[in-house]
Parts: sequence; structure tokens; C-alpha cells
Amino acid sequence: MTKYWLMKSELDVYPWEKLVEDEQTHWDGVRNYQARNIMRDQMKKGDLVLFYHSNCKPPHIAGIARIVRESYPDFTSWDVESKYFDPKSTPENPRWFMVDIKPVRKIQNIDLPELRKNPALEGMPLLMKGSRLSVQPVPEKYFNEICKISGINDKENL
DNA sequence: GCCAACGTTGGC
DNA sequence: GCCAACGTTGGC
Repeated sequence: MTKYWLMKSELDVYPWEKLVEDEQTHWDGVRNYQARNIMRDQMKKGDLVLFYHSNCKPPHIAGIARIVRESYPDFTSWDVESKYFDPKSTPENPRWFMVDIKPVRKIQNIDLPELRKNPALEGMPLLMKGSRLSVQPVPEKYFNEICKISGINDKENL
């Protein structure tokens, strides 16, 4: 059963275009327990991901990606050279996890104000007040609406 | 740059 | 286990 997710990336840190260039990437640096638990416990190979650009004007959904590798320890957490270093995480007892994703399809950017204006998206976690999670679920009805906006008729064939 | 809304830390 | 202080996220 395919599930749907949204992952935020700061535009000037890791944009969609870089993901396309890399062809695949590991989603390192998540240091929030709720987001970690989602990656570690819930994300499955084949799940689809809305790739969201934050910290830009306006923030927007930029493309669709796919989970291609399920959770494994985030090795940057025990790399003292990494800005994501966490002394409490070790290879023997990893505290943080990540998944691998691949770009699937570029969609025309959907700006945050557009998302907010769309009545069909009311209740989408991204749009809830105080929502800060960088990795979050997207209930299917909202994912379907994003597909509709993007002219994707058959999401099974993405 | 501001600040609301969280999360985390650490003293008690 | 409470909660004040501090840190971070991320829209505006």
C-alpha cells in the first residue's frame, strides 16, 4: 500500500534540481524525533514524496520523488566533521535515521499561497497552524488533489 | 529581521 | 515530573 509524504528542503541548501542531478540522495540531517520516527517506522520503498522548497519566496511544492531505500542509520550523526554531528549517536547505537529518495517527476511549482487558497486541501498537515515538521504524512486525498492540479491522471504509473 | 509555535535541556 | 530558559523552524 503506497503511502504519501512531504519532505521539506531549504531551497538554497538542497533544491529539487540538485536531487535530479544526483539522481538519488540520502535524506540526512533530520534531528527531530517525530520526523525520525516517520522515516524509521513508516516510510516504505515505493512510497511517493512531495518535494517542498522552504525558506524561499514563496515556498512551494517543486516535484514528486520516491522512497527507494528504507531507513538506515544517518551516518552523519557520528561524523565529528558533520554539522549534523550528535555525540549521543554511535554506529553501535544510532539515534538518527534516514531514507534514500529518487526524483520521479518535476511538477509546475505550486506556491504555498495557492495551496492555502484551495478548499480541497483544507486540513492538509502542511497547512496547519504551527506545522513545522520537515517530514510529514500527506493523506491520500490531498496527494490526489496535488496530482489533479499537476495534470497527473494516473499516479500509479509515476 | 521579526516572532509564533514548537522542541529540547537541565535544575530542582 | 515540572517548567523556565533557550534554541530552532520557517512563514511573513
